[in-house]
Amino acid sequence: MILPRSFYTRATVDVARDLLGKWIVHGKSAGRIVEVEAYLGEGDPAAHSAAGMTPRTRVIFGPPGHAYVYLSYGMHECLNIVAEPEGKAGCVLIRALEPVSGLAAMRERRGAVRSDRELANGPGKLTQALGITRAHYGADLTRGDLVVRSAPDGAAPEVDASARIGITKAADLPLRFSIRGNPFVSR
DNA sequence: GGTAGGATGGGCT
DNA sequence: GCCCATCCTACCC
Repeated sequence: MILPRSFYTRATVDVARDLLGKWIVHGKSAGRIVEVEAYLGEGDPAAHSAAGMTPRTRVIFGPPGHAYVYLSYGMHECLNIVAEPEGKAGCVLIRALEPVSGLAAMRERRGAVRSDRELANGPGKLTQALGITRAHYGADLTRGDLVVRSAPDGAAPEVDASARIGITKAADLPLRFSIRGNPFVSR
């Protein structure tokens, strides 16, 4: 089942935790979400939306369930999913996936990787593995070629909380969530 | 097993 | 002009 809009129309932290275990599907490739980070609309200087609405951050303030894709360090695209009701900022960075289908296509897009564990265990790696680019900026994830669905076996995973990775502002907030013991978590 | 350094371009002041 | 929500390679245990 594709996650409905109402799933995303909630507090960003709740959406982030509940995204763990869900599947991101693009074409024939799919991955299970094992690691995410919450970026809040209020009181979070690390969030891109902290500087207000700009051409780049516009979608973060829009309706939930859409994709916010940005270019990181001039080279890598990163995928976020917009949360909170329309008009309020908040999004969830997808940091790592456990590949579940279409692995051959992922290997082709990723190039030289030593093992399947390295296919999508990082925010820039997973977009490359799934073929997600800035062309998906603003895409509606409740319909179309890129969607998020519930897993076939719906058991809720055990969740670890820790500090977000690679940021300098608000670096101590425990807004990174991952599935306990999962080997596809980035670190 | 570990880490240091460089690539590379858009967004905003 | 400065700042990055990163990744890969080389090199060293």
